[in-house]
Amino acid sequence: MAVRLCYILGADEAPSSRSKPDRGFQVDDKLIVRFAPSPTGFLHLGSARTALFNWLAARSRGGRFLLRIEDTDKVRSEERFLDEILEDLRWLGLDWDGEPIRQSARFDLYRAKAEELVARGRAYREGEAVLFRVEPGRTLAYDDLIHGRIAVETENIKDQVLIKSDGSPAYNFCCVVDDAEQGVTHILRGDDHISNTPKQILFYEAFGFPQPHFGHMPLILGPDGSKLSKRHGGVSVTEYKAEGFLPAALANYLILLGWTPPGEREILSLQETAEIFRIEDMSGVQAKFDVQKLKWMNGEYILKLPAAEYAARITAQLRSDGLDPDHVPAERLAQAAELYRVRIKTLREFGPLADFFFRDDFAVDEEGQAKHLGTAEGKAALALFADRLAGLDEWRHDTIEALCRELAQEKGLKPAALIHPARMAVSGKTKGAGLFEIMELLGRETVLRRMKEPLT
RNA sequence: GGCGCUAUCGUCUAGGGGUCAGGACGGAUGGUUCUCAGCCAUCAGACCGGGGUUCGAAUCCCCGUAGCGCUACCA
Repeated sequence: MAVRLCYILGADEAPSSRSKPDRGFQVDDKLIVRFAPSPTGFLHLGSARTALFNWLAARSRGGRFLLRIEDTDKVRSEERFLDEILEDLRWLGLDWDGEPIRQSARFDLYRAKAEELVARGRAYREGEAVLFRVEPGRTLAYDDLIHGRIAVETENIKDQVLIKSDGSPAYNFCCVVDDAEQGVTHILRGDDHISNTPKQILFYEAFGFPQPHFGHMPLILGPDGSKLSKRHGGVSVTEYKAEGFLPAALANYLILLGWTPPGEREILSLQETAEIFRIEDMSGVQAKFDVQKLKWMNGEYILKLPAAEYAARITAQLRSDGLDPDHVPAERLAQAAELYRVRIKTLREFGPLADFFFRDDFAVDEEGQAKHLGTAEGKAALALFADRLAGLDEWRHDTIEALCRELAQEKGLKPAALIHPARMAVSGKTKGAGLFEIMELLGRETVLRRMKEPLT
């Protein structure tokens, strides 16, 4: 296994063990990291993770987190993608320092820098393009923050395009020019950039720019071990947002893919994580994306939400799913949502489970319908229960429950014999929240109406 | 093909010469209960393979194998 290098902490700090991770007091305002998205698509989960780790690196050390828009590809870059990416970053809870710079506005600079290298004989023209000359016979080595020492022979590196024939700069080149100008000290990015690093080091050398530290984090894989892609399900932050995942849960899960907190706790806020995060504790191993665990974690975050925020999020989700919750009194909707809090893993799951709270044409479980209301016993029990309910004085879950149990005892039935047909009639479901709470919320009128319907 | 990264339960991982190889998700079983979920209890489940080094290897070294990445005038 590669040796982990700890010198990035600064010369005066010895590599400490993770048993004493209290570095909250340390401030290293020299540390500058960046996230450099390309607005050619939505924010991918892998990119989101990269952004998260860069943010953590900065916020854990009092450094700066910059944004750079890599929109050199004019054909594929779109403004709507950029807006979406920035919105998703904010949604995840990330903030950045200063205004993002845009590479599309800096082509003159890149061309000038390339000319500089041509003038010094380090690069040459080939048509309209400018290429950097790579001399063979050297070993280019650097100490990766995550993988340890990585070395490549220059024999294996071709001359590098600096400026393309159409006048636009090549990725590796403007990346170096910008990182140097922005003063980036630590470059944390995906493993797919490992082989770009030696090429970029060549440019740092050619310009005499101080070389930043590099750290390459493994890519996120799909459940089958191949690169995470569409066929595995959602790959963009937007999709998980729409599914009803909470930003804090998604961020927490993504961070756990490649970094483990000391101790037993896995549920950590971004702020808590920033206090104990260290770059060199990141794993160098590719991780598979496991929706199961994400869902579990999302459930945990749903449980912790303050009541008002939970209700607001559920309502917003219903609205965006076209379930039209606004004709139901907010208070009642909030109470219904509470009944399902412990039963849902994503916000989106609430709608289908609880549709009977806000519409009469709710989905009906056919199998359950046949089982509980398709028999003479079921109907008889339902009629009995409905009849008795009509005369109940106070319509509360505890009075309804008392009535139900008394009635069952009186008739020599199990309470379940009354409960199941009733649940079916009232909600169309065989599972869900407790029947008595459901009835209280629905109100006597609705409950009785729905209970009588199967009897006609 | 060349170059590079990686390898502990199904999944995320802890550990890093002597551990009953620990935790979490998921799974299974039992309990609670009107169902489901939850909660409680319990269980199953791993050091990629082969050689070394060593009294002793999951741990160090070498060789394989596998997965992934790069090998663009994409980023």
